[in-house]
Amino acid sequence: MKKYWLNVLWYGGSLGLLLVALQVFKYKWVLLKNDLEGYVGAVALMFTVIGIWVGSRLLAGKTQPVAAIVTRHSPPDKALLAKHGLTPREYEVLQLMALGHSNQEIAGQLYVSLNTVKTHISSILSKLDAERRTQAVQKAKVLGLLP
Amino acid sequence: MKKYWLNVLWYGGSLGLLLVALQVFKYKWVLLKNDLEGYVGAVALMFTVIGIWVGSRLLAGKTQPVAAIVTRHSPPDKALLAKHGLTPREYEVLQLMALGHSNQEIAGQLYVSLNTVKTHISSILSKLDAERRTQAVQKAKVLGLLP
DNA sequence: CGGTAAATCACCCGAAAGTATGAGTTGCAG
DNA sequence: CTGCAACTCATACTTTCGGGTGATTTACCG
Repeated sequence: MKKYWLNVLWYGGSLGLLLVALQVFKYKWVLLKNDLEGYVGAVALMFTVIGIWVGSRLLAGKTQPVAAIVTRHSPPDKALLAKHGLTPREYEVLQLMALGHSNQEIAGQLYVSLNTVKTHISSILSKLDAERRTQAVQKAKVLGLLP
Repeated sequence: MKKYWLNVLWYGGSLGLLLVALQVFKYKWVLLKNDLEGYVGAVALMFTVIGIWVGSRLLAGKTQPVAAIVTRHSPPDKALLAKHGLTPREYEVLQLMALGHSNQEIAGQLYVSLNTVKTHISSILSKLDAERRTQAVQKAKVLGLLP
């Protein structure tokens, strides 16, 4: 779980930097007007937004939004995936692909780069013996990998 | 959309209560020590946590609609097609598209040129309000146009 | 401690897909 | 006959996909 702590450090560091920025912000603007309430409100609002962002990122891997739902129709059990050598991540991409999302959109939803999505899709196409994403989706449905 | 506003009210109310708590917190403890930095830091930390919580809530709610229940049973009757303005020829192209064929393959199977297929697909995408063929196929299945 | 698989990202390049526009042909209803 | 909708095709252009290759970082297994 090294990566996890790395993330924590990263977020912590970012928050630290933001606190520094807040100090500057405070002395340059707020204290001059002696508006403590406004200042605190701004801080609260800002960090709520930051928190939402951080939260979405931290929970992104754990909640598996799409996976959880499609699961009801077709359980992505490891045995089924293993039959065709699909990794969990590749399966996630496959699901988003089946919903008609572009590579760019998939990258955004999974918080990875466009190139990473392309790599995943390449191996999906290879493993499902398909040449196009539409064909991969069709084959996956026939195989029972997708509802 | 009643539930949505109920959520907003709930979150808003909670935040309001927290702000009140902050006031008490401030006067009873922080300002006595004249520790503005600590106070702001506490606010930032607290609202980051709140943000994470709110973010997870919002995310949890958003993931639901993604559940696109695929409706099977799809008779390609003319009435159904007419609803979305699809012509018979466009429906043929849509079916082949759903099977994962490329534009070139579709052109070959329908004995028309590649450009004609592109034209048909363009209007299909337009009529189904999709931007990609995979999305068009997905929407068509949800609408019951495809099995 | 190595070896391995998974996941991530980058760069290049050609092919496929999609957009926009125009236009010719048919068949049919008014 | 005229207008319209469907079908066809083309040209030019932009964007997206997909293949190929290589690299790094983790996590896990023996």
